[in-house]
Amino acid sequence: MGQQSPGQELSRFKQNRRSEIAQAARRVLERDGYAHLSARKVAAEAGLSLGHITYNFAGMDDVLSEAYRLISERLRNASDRCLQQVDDQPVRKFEAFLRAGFDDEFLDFRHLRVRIDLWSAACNSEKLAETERALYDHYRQMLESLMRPLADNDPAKIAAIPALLDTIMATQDGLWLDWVRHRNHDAVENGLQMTMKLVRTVLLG
Amino acid sequence: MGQQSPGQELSRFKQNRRSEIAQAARRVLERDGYAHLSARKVAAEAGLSLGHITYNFAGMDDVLSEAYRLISERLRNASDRCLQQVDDQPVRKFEAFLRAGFDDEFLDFRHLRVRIDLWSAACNSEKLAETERALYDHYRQMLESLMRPLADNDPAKIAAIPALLDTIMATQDGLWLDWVRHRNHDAVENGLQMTMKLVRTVLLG
DNA sequence: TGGCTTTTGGTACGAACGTACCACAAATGA
DNA sequence: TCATTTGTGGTACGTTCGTACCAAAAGCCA
Repeated sequence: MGQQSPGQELSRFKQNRRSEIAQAARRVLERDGYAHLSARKVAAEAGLSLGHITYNFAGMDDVLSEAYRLISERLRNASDRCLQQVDDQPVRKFEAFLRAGFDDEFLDFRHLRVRIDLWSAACNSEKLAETERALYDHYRQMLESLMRPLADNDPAKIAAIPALLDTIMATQDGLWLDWVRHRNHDAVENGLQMTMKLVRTVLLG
Repeated sequence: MGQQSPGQELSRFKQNRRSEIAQAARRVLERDGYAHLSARKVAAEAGLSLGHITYNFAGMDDVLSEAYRLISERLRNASDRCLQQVDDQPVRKFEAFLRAGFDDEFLDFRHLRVRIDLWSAACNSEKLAETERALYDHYRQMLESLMRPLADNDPAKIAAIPALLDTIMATQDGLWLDWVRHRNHDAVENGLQMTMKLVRTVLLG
């Protein structure tokens, strides 16, 4: 199908196909879960033949890695959008961001299963683990940027931020997991309120 | 290989084989992870032929379910043992139990991977989800039994216990996950200290 | 012992898997 | 136009999977 000028055009063509396939893999992950993903299913979802996967990817590990990288990117973009909302009170902005991760868009079984599957898959692939850590780091940095104004330049409070972040990040993951487990909005609400109470105690107390 | 008196003896024989196979499946889950478990591997681990699995179990789902049930039982027994330690101060007893879940025995990649795999597998099997919820409920009830003396019969504090449990359970799961992610003992320690701070604020403040 | 039921070891089957491979189509540069 | 590269569709191979199936062994009771 034709030569391309070296590098640029070639990679654009290939990149398009790679992206189509990775997007299809993402949809399969969301619809059927990691356990039921297969090369044939991804190809069918993309409307392409099986050959495209071998042609554009080193293997299914490569496809999975790209798909999860793409999912992470989408989640990060969604977080970025939440960050742009304005509020005069920093603590309200912080809480709004915290709660954004638990609105109806994110509190969806199919989306959360993708995350949980990623936790599990990361145990068997250092590459996926790296992707998952990058997602964690990004979200944590956003939380930190919203938390820092709350410390009010008090060195003692600033010093407490890392420990607070360790805890809140853990609680967030746990609340997502718990929602899949119990589908109980009250538990999520309780967790968020307790998280805010902890933040206020440590940083505003 | 012989008749048994109906019911009792039969089930004891069968139960032994079932148990052997389930234990072998547990070892495979701990050594290789859910993704690399197969009927042949379990049979080899048990030192039995493939026929025993079909003879004693309805299918691999059945084996998995029994294996995870067994794992849950072991975890619960370990928790029960921690509960039996004595301390004059209820808050210290509570903290000791909280920390017991993060001592060197539990903070092990292979054991934690089993938990994470279970979270993932539970998304695809209501039976496994039920097993996982039962494990959650048991641990939660133990936490509650240790938390109740801290409320000191204050109705307001007692009313806050469920929300506190929702939060702490989530944080615990999140800290286990985070240890697999970062292998950072400091983060775990920070999470535990913040958890205790929250408990003290709500119940002892 | 003879006649059963239960247990065991092993094989075989059909399905699904990843992916290697190939013939052909399409596009491009000379 | 033609040679070459790149993209495409599809097939086929080798593996592994769960599990059905079966013959032989082993235990038990009459």
